[in-house]
This record gives sequence, C-alpha cells and structure tokens, in this order.
Amino acid sequence: MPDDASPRVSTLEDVALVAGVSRASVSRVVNGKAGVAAHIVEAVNDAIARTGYVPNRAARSLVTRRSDTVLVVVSGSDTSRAGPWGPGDVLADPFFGRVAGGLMSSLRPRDVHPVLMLAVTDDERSRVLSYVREGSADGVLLVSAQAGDPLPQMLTDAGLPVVLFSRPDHPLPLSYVDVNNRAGGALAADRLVERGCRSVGIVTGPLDIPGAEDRLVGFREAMARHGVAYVPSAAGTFSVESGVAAMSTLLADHRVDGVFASNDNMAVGAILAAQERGLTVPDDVAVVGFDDSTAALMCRPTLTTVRQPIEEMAAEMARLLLERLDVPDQRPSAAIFEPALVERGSA
Amino acid sequence: MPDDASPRVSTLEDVALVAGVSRASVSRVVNGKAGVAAHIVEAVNDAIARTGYVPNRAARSLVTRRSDTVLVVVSGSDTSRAGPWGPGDVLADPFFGRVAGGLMSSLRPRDVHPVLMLAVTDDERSRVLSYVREGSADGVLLVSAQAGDPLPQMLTDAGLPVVLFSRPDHPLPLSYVDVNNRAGGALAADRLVERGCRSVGIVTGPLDIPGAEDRLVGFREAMARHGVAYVPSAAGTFSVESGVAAMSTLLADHRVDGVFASNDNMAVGAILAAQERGLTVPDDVAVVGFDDSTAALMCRPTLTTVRQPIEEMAAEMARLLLERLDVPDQRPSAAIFEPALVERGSA
DNA sequence: CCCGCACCAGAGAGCGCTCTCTGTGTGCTC
DNA sequence: GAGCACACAGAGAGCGCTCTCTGGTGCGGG
Repeated sequence: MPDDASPRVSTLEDVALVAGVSRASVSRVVNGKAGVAAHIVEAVNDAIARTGYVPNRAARSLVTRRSDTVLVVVSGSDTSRAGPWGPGDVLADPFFGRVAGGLMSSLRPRDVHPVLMLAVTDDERSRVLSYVREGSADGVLLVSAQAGDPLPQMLTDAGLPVVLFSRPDHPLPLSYVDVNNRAGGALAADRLVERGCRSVGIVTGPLDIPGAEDRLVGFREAMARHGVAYVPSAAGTFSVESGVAAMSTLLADHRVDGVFASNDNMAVGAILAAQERGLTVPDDVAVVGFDDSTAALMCRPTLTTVRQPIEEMAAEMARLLLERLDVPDQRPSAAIFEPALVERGSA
Repeated sequence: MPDDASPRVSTLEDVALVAGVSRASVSRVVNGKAGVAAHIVEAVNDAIARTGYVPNRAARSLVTRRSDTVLVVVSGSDTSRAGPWGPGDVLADPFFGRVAGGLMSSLRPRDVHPVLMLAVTDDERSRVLSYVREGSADGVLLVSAQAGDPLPQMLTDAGLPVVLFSRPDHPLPLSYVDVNNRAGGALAADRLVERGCRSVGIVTGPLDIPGAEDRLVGFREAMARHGVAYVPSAAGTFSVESGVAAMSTLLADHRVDGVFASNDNMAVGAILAAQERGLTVPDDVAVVGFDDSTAALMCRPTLTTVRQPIEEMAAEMARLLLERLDVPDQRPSAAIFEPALVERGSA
C-alpha cells in the first residue's frame, strides 16, 4: 500500500476529534440519521471534507451484518452457450453482458455491488454458499445456463436469499424472472403462418432446459391451433454452428419453408445454412429467432425475432432480491415478461 | 435473514469452545499457519466440521486491511462500443464477457473476487475511488472504452493499485496489458497484399482511442513498405452498422478490392455492405477483421481476422494487479501480446 | 418556583477476527 | 541434575464502526 501521502487513512475517531464531537455523532451524520442539531451536522460535514474521511466498509459490515453486496453467479457448463473460446465461455455470450447491465441499473441506485462468480464445478458451487455464509454477500442472483443445476436447491436448502433468471427446472420455493416462453413460441408460429409458410420446422435448444422446452411447446400448440399437427424439430445448443447443423437436417429431411430457431445465434446459423443451399431468405424459407440480440443485426436479411427484454428482466430480478433482503419473510414470487415480435427481414 | 435453523452463525469462539482450545489456535489452523501440534489441528478441524464454521470476512478484513476483492471497472460512454440496447450497452459486447472470463481465471485460484462497476459519469468515477479507499477492494482493473477517460489519472494520483486493459491515451505510471496493435495492422496489410489486392482501404475505429490509431498506423506503415503510399480510410465506431456505412463510402469513393476493418463487428458490416452492392467476398473485395470474436463465425464467408488473445491478456492483467498487491513498491510494467492472423474465408 | 419531560450528545460495549506478547512445558547441553 | 533454549498454546488488545443506554440541558406546566 502506498503510504506516501497518508500514513493512515482517517477514521471516525479522527473526524470526531476535528469536529469536536463524539464518534457517535459523526456516525449519525454519516448515516443521515434524524435528530442531530444543525450546527453539529455542519461541523461534522466540514471535518469530513477536511480529513477526506471515507467510512470503512468492513467495520460497518461487521456490526450491521450487511455487506451491501450481492453475488451474481453464472452457473453453467462451459460449453452450453458459446463457442470454443476457452474457459469462461459462458460469459462470451452477449446475453450475459446484457443481464449484467440490467442488474446494475437496479443495484446502483441502492449502492449495492455485484460480485461475479462462476459455478460450474462442485467446488465452486460450495464456494458460493460459503461466500454468503461468511457474510460477504447478502444474497444471490443466479443465472443458470445449465440443466439440472443443483445450486438453486442448495441455496434454498441453506435458506439463503436467491433470485433466478429463468424458471428452475423443478419447482422450488424461490423467486425468479422469466419471459413467457410459450407465448414467444406462439408469436413465432403466428408469424410464420401469417407469411404463408406451409411446412414449418423448429430448431430447439437443449430440451432439458425449461425455457427451450417451453418455446417448443408454445410453438407446437400454436401450430396445432393453425391446423398443423406435426412440426419437425432438430435440437441445437444455442450456438451458431449448432444452428447451421440443425437447419441443414431440417432442410434435407423436411424441405421446410419456415423455421423458428429458439435463439438468435441459431437463427443466424439457420439463415447461413439456407443460403449455403442456394435458398433465399425469407422467400424460399423464412426464419424467426428468439432474443433480439446483437446477432440479429449481423446477418442479412436482418433477423425477425421474438424479443425478450433481458435488461428489464435482470433489473426486476435484482429488485426482487433487494426487496427480499428488506423484508425477509416474503413469499417467493415470479415475474413473467411478455415477449414481442420484432419484424425485420428474415420472416 | 432466515434465522430458522441457525439462531446465530458460529464464530471462532464457538469453534474454540468445542475444540477445547483458544481462539488463537483456531485462527492459526484456519489460516494454515505452521507450528501447530497435530492433535490440535485435528481437534480444530473436527470442531469446524461439527459447527459448520465459516470465517467472517468483514471481521478478518477489518484487521488484515485486505478485502481479497478487486474492482473491475468498465469505463466508457454508453454508446461507444455496442448498439442501441439501452444503458449498460458496453457490457453487451462479447468483448467484455471474454475479458471477465480471463480475469476470473487468474483471480479464482487466489480466491480474490471481482466486483463489477460501471463508470461513465463523474459521480460514478468518484465512487470507484471511494470504494477502494473504504477498503472494499484492494485494487482496480480498468477496462476503458473511452477516449480521454480521466479515471486512470485519478487512480494513479490517488496512489491506488490499478492495471489497465489497453495503453492509456497519455503516458501514466501504471501497468497495462495490450496487444501489439501496430503489428496487428501490419498482419492485415500483409495478408491483403499477399492476396493480390491492388486498392486497399481501412475502416478505422474512433481515432482518439490509442488502439484504433495504432492499428491504422501499423496498417499504413506496412502498406508503405509494400510500396503503397496512400490508403483511404473511413472511421467507424466499432459497431456493425458503422462498419456498413464506412465500407459503403470506401466502396463508392475508392472502389477498393481489399479492406481492413479495425474490429470484427465492423468487418461483418463491411462484408454486408459489399454483398449489398453485389460484390463477392473475397473475390471482388477481401476483408480482414480484428479481434477474432464470436462475430467472426456469424457471417459468410467467415472472417479472416487478426486474433488478439483477450482471455490471456485479461488473465495477465489480473496477475499484474495481484503481483502489485503482493509487492507494493513495484515499477509499473506493460505486457504486450503478439497478435496472430486467423485465416478463414473473407481474405 | 420546582418538577417532569422531551430532546439530543456522549460514553462504552462489542461485532469476529488477527497478531503480538507472554507463559509454560519439553528436550537438549554441559 | 541444573540451566537454557526452543516450540507452541493462550491471553488480550484492538481493527473501525454502530447502537443502546445514560446523562445533561432547556423548556413548559403545575
């Protein structure tokens, strides 16, 4: 530590001394407590300015038993969402950054700070528990990209405040935010039918992920409503390459003229695969994506896609946790967001 | 807090009581200090297991004056890197996630945790300073996407340990990691020339960003070496759309047959713009990108691009900070990584 | 005029931990 | 067998803060 200028950083005590009041009064002023005489407030603020006082968070946290910190856990196997960019892959998906941005918009006004943690191994999972047990964080915001993730269960068992992004894969007494995936699938189906597609297919995500399953179900239900009983499907892994592969089999086996891909990455892959076969999008085959991510504007034609308001969802997720921390004995609640179709060129 | 199961979380004292030793001994065992008799170690570990003891980080931090936490600051104006996805845009670029992943790979083994902070306003910048002043973080890892960012200066002035991603725009006594941008520009030039391009252009990033400037300089120098004195340029903002726009003017004004775009997003835009004009990539016009990001595989042809090892760079950045924290009186150092050309379809 | 009450500043304990310092027991040397 | 050094456990202070509790002051009412 560079102790050149300041041999020791100033404490409450120092401020009290300079202001000629007691530590308690300084504390009251610093924390904006009511019932302090104006002249004392002034003297203290003056002393604070003069000493450059900054309250020590560890000391405060020790007595208040609050860290004003939440743990943001990204829990997924390394290969589930993104490409071969090494460990920490999950983070390379812009999805993650958007979630982070949304979280921060709720956290910042409350002066709560997010600390990032990856949890793919068992060891890492137990570290998550320890971290909040040791009082380093007040709660957990969990973004799980993994099917059968034991972490939600572990956290509720431990009685720790947690909010999930996406519905957990089996019912648990905890809060989460999600998009109405069924409705999203229906939106895509309606669009494809409206365009006059006669033979539609779907590129799904990994079906052990509830959201991916729901999008499929919603899509199929809507197609059934339109009188189409059978919808061929091919599963992908949410990556561009998997979209290319899935689309290729769909095209080869079923000569589809309309496809719903369960996320934008795979939709981009689907467009690429179609074009490679000499097909024109959207005339020969229409493609609808899901997410409205940055990828939607990276392809031609640009992607018609089902938008999920990730930033807002993440913001709400943080808000739910904060609320839970303020009022501990709350029942868990779910916030479900309605998706919207964004019409661009591909369908 | 759900005090159902545990009325109070167990402390060192409790463990000491159970183990029948002193607090000091427990502390020694917990921290793996040498010189503790085997039977005591055993008794303590046993007691820890039985009580479910987890050390309180605030208390520890209060006395050690170490938080085992570093601040990861993303400092940039909201609009500099990514698209119109609202506030927190900077994070939507996969670039950020890759950096985060790289950082964590160095931080995790040392059990240091990253807390995330955005700094675009003055208020937020001063919060960064406060945060480490109040002992909440031991140092700062700064990813600045902004030209003329005052934060590096502020941090060095305050004498706080900081490491930058990318060379600061004016010389400062601090450590940073960067890629050899000049060499990267040269790699792109060599490739274009090698392909037989006779009229090359460059889509630059914002030229007040040192890295963008360096890529331009490196590219021009190499072209000069190949006997080409003049290289037309058009500036973009690192976004896909800006790449489309810049490429369009280059194509219209200079009929280029080879282009170097200063990042992959803009390179994708360049390909799109070329194809919109009925040109074939790479035959009519070759395109080289920079980064080797996820976008490189989202277009057809796939992107030939100058790879910068973002994860490794970020990992090194964290390592530099950790080192600086261990040995405070170190001179700042720079770690420059060599870029490499990744050959794919576009050039 | 004196008592009581409201209001607000100060004193002091203590949050859970680390770390220095002291004390004790052991094994060694002479 | 006495003295000494060494190894290791325990006692205790104190990190910077919050918060309860106490006590002093000034006012109004009886």
